[in-house]
Amino acid sequence: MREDDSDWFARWEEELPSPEELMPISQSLISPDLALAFDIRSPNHGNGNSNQPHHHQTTPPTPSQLQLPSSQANSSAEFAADSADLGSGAAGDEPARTLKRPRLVWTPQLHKRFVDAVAHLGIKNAVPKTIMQLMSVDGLTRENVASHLQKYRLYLKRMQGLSSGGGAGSDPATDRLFASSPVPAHFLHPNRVPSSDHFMPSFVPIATLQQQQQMAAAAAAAAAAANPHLQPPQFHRQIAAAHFGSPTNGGFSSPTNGQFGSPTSNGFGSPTANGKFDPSFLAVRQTQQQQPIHRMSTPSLHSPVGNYVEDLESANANGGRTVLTLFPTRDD
DNA sequence: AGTCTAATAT
DNA sequence: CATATTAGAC
Repeated sequence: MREDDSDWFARWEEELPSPEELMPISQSLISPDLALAFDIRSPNHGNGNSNQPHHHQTTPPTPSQLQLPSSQANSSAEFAADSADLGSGAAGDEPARTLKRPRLVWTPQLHKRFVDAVAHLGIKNAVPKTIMQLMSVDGLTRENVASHLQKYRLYLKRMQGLSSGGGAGSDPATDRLFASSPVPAHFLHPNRVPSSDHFMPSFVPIATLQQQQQMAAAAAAAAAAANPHLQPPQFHRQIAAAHFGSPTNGGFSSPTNGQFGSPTSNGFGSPTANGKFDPSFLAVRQTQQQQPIHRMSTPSLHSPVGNYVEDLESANANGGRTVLTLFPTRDD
């Protein structure tokens, strides 16, 4: 009896893994990208007993022991993601799916697109998801739109109150963005319904928003943005397209449209009437260089042509916070 | 179950 | 302050 006990104990003790062996295992419990996302540093930093098997060449690296090739040097490898598949969520095994995307900057152009989308959909259908689809801006997420829509509604409300009550002037920098694109009349008058959908602007299916920040690209883009007058707008496009478009092309082969046909099945609030808008103009996300087929929006409003080149640039706002922006070629 | 919106956090 | 994120309603 007792002998048996000591026996198993001896064996148990003998088979206990050494600390060095434990380390890699416990590390593997936390996937590298997860650790990255949580800003967890390797425990081997600053300890003399480094678990890193420097010269353990006796055994070939087993899959469980695979250590990242210096996953992050230490400084600027936060986003190693060069593949921008965020929205899709497919075709990307890179340890970059958990990373937080850079902050989106709503440029006048992007906002214009937003407004147009809302205008086309009508207030009723103008919900984040639909808007997002209509805008068909690559990399734009539903919450981006939702957040912006929230602010925009606030703005509209304020505008209504202002126009009717005759209040004081308000032009904080906040409103500049919204003021930059014309607010469709019916936005301010919920009563009136834009019975005529036909006067809607046509969309340019350019999807050029991307979500990664390559320093080189940013630098180049920034340089281009710095002197827009020197370079034709298309120049920007080329930069972005060349840098962002190509490498990640495999992600968007399947368009995400075509859900508008079914009136009731989609969960839109009103089962009575639906499908007012033409799916035909629904822009499909693609990252290809489309030739200049831009028509512009609003019918009789001024058409400040020339600024529809939407491009993306990542810049550092403050303290190394990286933001994603489509650069404005000009005010609208 | 998935989406929208209001509120709150960064 | 402009967005992001969360929480709760729908």
